[in-house]
Amino acid sequence: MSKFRFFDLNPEQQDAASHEHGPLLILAGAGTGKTRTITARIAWLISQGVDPAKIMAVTFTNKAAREMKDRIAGMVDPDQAKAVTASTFHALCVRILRGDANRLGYKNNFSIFDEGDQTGLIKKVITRVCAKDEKIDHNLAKSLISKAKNSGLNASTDENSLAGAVYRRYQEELHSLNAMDFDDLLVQAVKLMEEHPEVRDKWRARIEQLMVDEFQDTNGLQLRMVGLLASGDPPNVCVVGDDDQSIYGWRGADVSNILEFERHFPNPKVIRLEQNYRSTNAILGAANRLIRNNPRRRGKNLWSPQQGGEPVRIIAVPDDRKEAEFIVEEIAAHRRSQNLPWEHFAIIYRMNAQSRLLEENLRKHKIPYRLVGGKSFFERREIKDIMAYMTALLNPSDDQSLLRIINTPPRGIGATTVELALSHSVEHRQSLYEALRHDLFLETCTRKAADAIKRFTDELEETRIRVSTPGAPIAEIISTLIENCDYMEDMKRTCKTPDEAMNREENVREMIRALDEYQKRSKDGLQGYLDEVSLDREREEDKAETALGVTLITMHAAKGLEFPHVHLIGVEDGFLPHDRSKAEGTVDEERRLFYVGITRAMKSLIITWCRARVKFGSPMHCLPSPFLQEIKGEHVEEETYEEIMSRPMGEEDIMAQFAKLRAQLSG
DNA sequence: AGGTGAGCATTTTTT
DNA sequence: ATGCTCACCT
Repeated sequence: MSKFRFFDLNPEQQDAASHEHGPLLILAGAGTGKTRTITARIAWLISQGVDPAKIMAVTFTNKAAREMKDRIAGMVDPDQAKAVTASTFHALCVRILRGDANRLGYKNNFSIFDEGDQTGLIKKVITRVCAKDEKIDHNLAKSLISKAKNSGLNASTDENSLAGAVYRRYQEELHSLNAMDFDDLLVQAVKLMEEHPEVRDKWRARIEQLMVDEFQDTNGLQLRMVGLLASGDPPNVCVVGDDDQSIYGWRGADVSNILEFERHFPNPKVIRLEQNYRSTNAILGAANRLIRNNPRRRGKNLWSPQQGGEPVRIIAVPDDRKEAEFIVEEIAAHRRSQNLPWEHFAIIYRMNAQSRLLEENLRKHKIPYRLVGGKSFFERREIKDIMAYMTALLNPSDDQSLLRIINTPPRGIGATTVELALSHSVEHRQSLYEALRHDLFLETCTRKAADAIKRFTDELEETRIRVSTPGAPIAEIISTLIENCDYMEDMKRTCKTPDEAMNREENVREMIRALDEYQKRSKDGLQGYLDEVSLDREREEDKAETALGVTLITMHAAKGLEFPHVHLIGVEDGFLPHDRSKAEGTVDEERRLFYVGITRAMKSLIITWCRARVKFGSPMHCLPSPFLQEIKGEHVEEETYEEIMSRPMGEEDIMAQFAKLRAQLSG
């Protein structure tokens, strides 16, 4: 290891990067160069002769996986970098399951149900299982099911309860559709490896060094998976995380995985990364003072050699409208006086709903902004349609996909016919598709309906054969399928504006184009492409890195990001420790959430709270978050809106006033 | 089918 | 205030 370049790592980072065998726990505080360290470790392992193809890095997001691969590519030989696997938990599970799901009674061509598909199926199950007067809320059922799955295979299904009945029925339905939801991918992959050690061993043999990023966000199943995949004795597993940034408990993440790492992987080497390369000491001081109020933590103190910096400001403002106005003007003045790009500013809040007032004010001032998150990008009808066509081709048992496309576009197979087919399929214990191909069924239909069905299924059959021919031009074939049924025309017909039609059409074309490119770079065909699309819903805001401006983002979504100048808004009691989390007893997690927010800031941090705000339509009195008491100390200033407004104006403020006037005149 | 209105709850969302 | 769901209507 003498000759290895350590890429400017500090001593602790070097220690972590050059650990060779056995469990390693890297406690990496915010901004301490975590990614740099693990990628350097990968480079180091390769330099020590570890086969890059036997290094596996598991992340939570595709973005993180891509970033890691990119960073590695900058450190080692390109071929070696390409051989390293960086994958999300879910994508890895799909790879495992595509090989051997048949051992669990699924077919290897199972469909992946996204949240929308899942909700649809749960709703259907509820109408079947529940009496009219005691319907269980489908959102509740969904979260119950998810919790049950994530907490482990043996979780009781509540034999007698209604929720238990819904769960069991839902699972049966999924199975008969040959489909898995996101949680199932984990459940089934773990089950597969636990019940079939030879499958586990096959994967273990391919993994000599296993790394897990954001370990504080793992749930029980993911922990088990790590245990199954790690090879060596003691296992060569390196996990990286920060217990203080565990903010996904409500989604099933279990902090005890990282807190009690030693229990799962005895005698690990534990390394703390505490030197922070991101923030001023003013900001770190506030963060440290806050987080030390949490019980049950490994304990860590972020420090930085750079001195104080701008004080952290806590500002009380009269109400949420004034808050939004104030912040936007503050940003405008700040960026004007120091000639900064808008991208240096972020406004971070607890709830998406809080973005609205900010957006209004930013628009009024003609300030560019990008809103991260929200739900608007998710469900694009046309994309789901095309995916349903592809899914139905690959997995004919998937009634849901088939139902989606059977009369989209309208092809003369109406609701009545579908109902008939469905009951026929239930009676004969077939899939819907089998029923449609069944002469016995076709005879019960009208001549017209039977013809329509025949045309439809024949086309699917033919396409399936063409697609499964090795080397076939898949994108072209799918494109033809869609052309032939006039999908586009029908889709455009149902659009309200020509603009919308254009947009959707472009989405479909993009989808086909992406399929074509996928085929060029991969041998996994249509199935592989569908998996990728299902598990990697590229969010537009990530893709469009060119459209920049002030960032509006929730604290959750901000984890892992950094901004020179940060505003944390709406830091009020009942809002930041959210009332709901107080009731649920998860205030610690709220404190960590605030900690995440604070540690996003590099140079300046301004925290505001409102004395009143409009809640549920009516104005309510508010108190400051109790967390604000905790961060007070050196380099933290408290002010009020009134004090700031009554201060004599400096030149900058005058300029800002002009800017405001100008904006008002033109807006 | 697809649109309209009453009724209702109202955090966060990597896959 | 607002957005979403479900039931009912055209």
